[in-house]
Amino acid sequence: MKNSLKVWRAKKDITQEQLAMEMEVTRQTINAIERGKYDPSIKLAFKMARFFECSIEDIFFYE
Amino acid sequence: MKNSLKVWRAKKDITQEQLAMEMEVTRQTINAIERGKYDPSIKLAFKMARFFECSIEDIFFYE
DNA sequence: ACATAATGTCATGTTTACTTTACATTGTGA
DNA sequence: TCACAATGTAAAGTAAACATGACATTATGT
Repeated sequence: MKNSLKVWRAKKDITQEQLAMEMEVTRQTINAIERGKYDPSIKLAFKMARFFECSIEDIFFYE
Repeated sequence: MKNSLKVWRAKKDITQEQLAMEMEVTRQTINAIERGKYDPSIKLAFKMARFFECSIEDIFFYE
């Protein structure tokens, strides 16, 4: 599973830490997901999509 | 998090067990998700959306 | 060059998605 | 009614998402 989190974050010009606060997770979680270390939970994915005003499929790519 | 899995399953007229086999998870996992016992992983959500030819947001509802 | 912000990374622990096994209940067709 | 398919449920274990704390590396501005 890949993602374009870094791009969406760049669009809003916010840091990993700022996004982490908005999502109510830690900076390490954002960093790990962004670097593909593991996938987000569906709840976090929904939260991100809502924050970036897009769909989950716009951020995360399955296969 | 709510979902309309039961409806999508009804549309395709398949059992929990058949869906489980398609998704490569157990029947209990499908049952638990359908009954709201816990949320699917984002991978499983993607797999379901692909199977039902819709978006994740068409099946799962956040808040 | 230096300070500091941002990001990368690692170890340890908790929570939750998911498995396995097993049994109970409900629906359905003959 | 009776067999059996489908669904509900529960205990115990595994795997992966996420937390916490700590430290290292890489930007970036002055």
